[in-house]
Amino acid sequence: MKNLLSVLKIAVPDKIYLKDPETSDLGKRIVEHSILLIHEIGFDNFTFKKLGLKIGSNESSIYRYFENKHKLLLYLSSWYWAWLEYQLVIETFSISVPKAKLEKAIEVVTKTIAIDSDFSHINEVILYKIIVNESSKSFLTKEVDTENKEGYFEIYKRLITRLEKMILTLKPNYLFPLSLASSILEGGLHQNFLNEHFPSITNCKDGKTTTSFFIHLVENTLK
Amino acid sequence: MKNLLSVLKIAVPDKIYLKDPETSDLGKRIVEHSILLIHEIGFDNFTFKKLGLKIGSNESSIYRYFENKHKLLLYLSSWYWAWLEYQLVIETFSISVPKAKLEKAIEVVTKTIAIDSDFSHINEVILYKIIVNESSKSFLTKEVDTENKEGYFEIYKRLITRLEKMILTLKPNYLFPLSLASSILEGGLHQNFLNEHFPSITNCKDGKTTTSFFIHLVENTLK
DNA sequence: CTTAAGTGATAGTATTACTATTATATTTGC
DNA sequence: GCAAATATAATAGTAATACTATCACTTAAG
Repeated sequence: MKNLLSVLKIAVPDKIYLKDPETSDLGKRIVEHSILLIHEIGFDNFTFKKLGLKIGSNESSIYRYFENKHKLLLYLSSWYWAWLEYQLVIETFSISVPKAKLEKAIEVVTKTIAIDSDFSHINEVILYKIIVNESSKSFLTKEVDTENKEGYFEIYKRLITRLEKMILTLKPNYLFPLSLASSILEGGLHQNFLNEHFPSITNCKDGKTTTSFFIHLVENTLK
Repeated sequence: MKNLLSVLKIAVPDKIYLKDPETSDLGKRIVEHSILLIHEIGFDNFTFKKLGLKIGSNESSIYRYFENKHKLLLYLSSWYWAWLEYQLVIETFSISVPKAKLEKAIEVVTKTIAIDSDFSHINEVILYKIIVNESSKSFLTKEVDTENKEGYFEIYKRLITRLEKMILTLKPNYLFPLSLASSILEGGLHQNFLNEHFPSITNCKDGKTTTSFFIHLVENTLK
């Protein structure tokens, strides 16, 4: 998997950025350190000025890559979803039994990312934490509908339809495959958020994983 | 229900505000119109200055009620959860059959609020839309842990433990009652968000309600 | 060797998110 | 009915944010 990724590039909708950060050293440093800085101080307190300071570069240079910090968050989110889609496809590709396939898929999309695959400048463990704590802000805006039309959420939606297909393969007459898929994806993030900040209202802790919660949930729902 | 609420007051943790907005005409106008203005321009674009302009009052006067707009959002969220808890208790109180009780509870917490109960200056239909579109921002912050310790999320957590109890009554040996409860509550909001902004990844539309999705999900999970 | 592209430095603007002060209006207690 | 306390309004001011614009410098490509 590592080897395969070294010849592939995670593709993010190109309207999200002004200049592709993958095409230069500065661009990569912007992405790499924005992840670290957002994790450190939170997205709300994050500014391009602070990032510039951190990477020893100028605020104005960062603006040449991303219009604003919201676009940067969209970039990071899209990158994560594309990366996750890749994991999903690879890990479920060879499984033909529908139930086992869906089970593996649930595992891939709900597990806590704890190991950095280390194939790029992007630290996936830290990025995952940003996704858990900040990614909702990428669509909880007044501009969500126009941005959706611009295609900024395509990868996320494609990931959900991939799950939908697996659900329908297992139970073709199920009425809510999309809702179940979106619940698994967002619900997985949310349970991991609760585990970190509100442990009193989740059972996904102490050996009982978010994955096992959702596998049990989905299997009974589709029985 | 209307009559009962006219003698009751929705209780919000008093650390959230500097001065209880319920105790004055200006306070009520702040709350009433903040809901309308946040709905109109979105929480991110909302400022106390704009609100002051809208209610013909001064920015500095609003600061005497709430430290900042984040605290105001916490207030609105808490108010909504308290209101919903009240609905939940009233509507399920007289039901003794565990399954029917839980079903009613799911209905109460997942349905789209479309009728303003009209017992106060607060428009619940618009407030519900704010909860769907903005409430996550009340806990997706770097300060969530300290604010949690301050008790700002007590009502929300209590609501979830109420659902948990109903789940456990129906199936005492179920391993994930809290996670299921929190998934119903947040998931319900999320499906209604998708219905509004990303209809291509939800089935909760065209007569198929969010409520029916969750009732089916929960009943099969607890079977 | 010239040009274009990328980056850095500096300056400037409008807005935000407040704080402080003072003035005025209203309510309440005696 | 008046003084005192309280609530609100008006104004000013500050530091930070979220940019935009301009110009200088470096480097890489033709």
